[in-house]
Amino acid sequence: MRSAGFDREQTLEKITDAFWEHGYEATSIGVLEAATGLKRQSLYNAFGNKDAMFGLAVDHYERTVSAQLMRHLDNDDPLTALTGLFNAQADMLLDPDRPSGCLVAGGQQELGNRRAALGKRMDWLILEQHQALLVAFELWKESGRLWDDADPAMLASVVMSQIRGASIVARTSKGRTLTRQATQGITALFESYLR
Amino acid sequence: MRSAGFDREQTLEKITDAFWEHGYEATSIGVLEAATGLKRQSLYNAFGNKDAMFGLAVDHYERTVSAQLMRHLDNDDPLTALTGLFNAQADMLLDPDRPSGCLVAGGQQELGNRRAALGKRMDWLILEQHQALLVAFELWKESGRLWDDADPAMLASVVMSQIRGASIVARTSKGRTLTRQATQGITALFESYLR
DNA sequence: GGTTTGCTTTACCGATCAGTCAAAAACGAA
DNA sequence: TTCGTTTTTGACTGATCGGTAAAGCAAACC
Repeated sequence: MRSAGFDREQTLEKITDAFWEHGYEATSIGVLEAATGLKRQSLYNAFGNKDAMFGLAVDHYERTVSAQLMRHLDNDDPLTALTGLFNAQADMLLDPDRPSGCLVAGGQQELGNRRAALGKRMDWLILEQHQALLVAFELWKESGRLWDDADPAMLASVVMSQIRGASIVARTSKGRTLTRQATQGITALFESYLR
Repeated sequence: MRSAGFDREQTLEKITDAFWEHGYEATSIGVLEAATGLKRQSLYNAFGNKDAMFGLAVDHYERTVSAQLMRHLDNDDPLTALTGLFNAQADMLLDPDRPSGCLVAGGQQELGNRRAALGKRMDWLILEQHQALLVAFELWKESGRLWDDADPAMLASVVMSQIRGASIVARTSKGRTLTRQATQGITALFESYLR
């Protein structure tokens, strides 16, 4: 036996960042070689083919990024929770040490219509996020923190849509300004709705 | 002289639909040949190279799709205008006769970070939309239809973000349901904000 | 220390990409 | 009909794609 000359988790993070930054198609194996410092065969040995690498990147993203954001929903107060969620996402999107935008939003846009296997995986992740939002709004409604006629499904969908939109806007040239403004805006709207 | 054997505008629409459906990279010249029924040399003769074709597609999209949506902002009443805008976008996104999602949102995500020329063109289109929203909110504020402390820039940004988000959500597996719900949701939020 | 195991390196494969060239075919004008 | 021009057609180029095969080599075990 001979042990691998690299740290798997660390390499996976570099792969994730590469896909995150450039998307699926534009991230060739050559790009991954440059990003990780490994040769192609080492990548194939360790992670399988390109589809598998992307799948592992999505998993890694979900564990390290998405889960962190969704944790804000645990708060009892809906406005605190949502404000925390939106601000945390904006912080993440505008962090200069990370790729811009969102791996899943980009992947969904790029692969949703034509790569069945990869598309399904991201669909599943997105529906999971939506489900978490739905449950949160239902709990808030049960505990009397929402109006009686509030529709949790509707509110969960608008939050979901806003989160996706911010991911796209953040990649625009004026992304930094616009993303912050959008975060303030959606917060203000929910403030008036929940008051 | 010999006249071309195809209708330029009609061909441009097919090119636009192809880029709209599959994105930039995944739309090879071969795909465009199949979509238009023309051979590659005819395409190059008529429209230049692939980048130029994409640029023309974005222009065509802006003329036929984006402009139609933005027309809703002309209404004096902000809630009527925004409800009309969001519903019209949902109708468009869910029209089975059109490609799903949004050409510009997809292009921005795919090309924003790495194709300077094409990215700039879409940046410009997006900023133009943002500017139209900003002007609309400023006019509504001047005519006393918004609160005195309302921030037009903030409101324009959140609408922009919502529109982009809906474009992404519409490409998801549950897109039809979620997009409608998101439209209802953002409408409800603005209702309570403007009331 | 020799052997074996498996990671690493290098070279290569067929397919596909955007873009080009030159011959062939079709049209308009004479 | 004939000529000239432009479109159309099909073959081709060099580059790059994802993926693979077979060496080369370093480490662990006996």
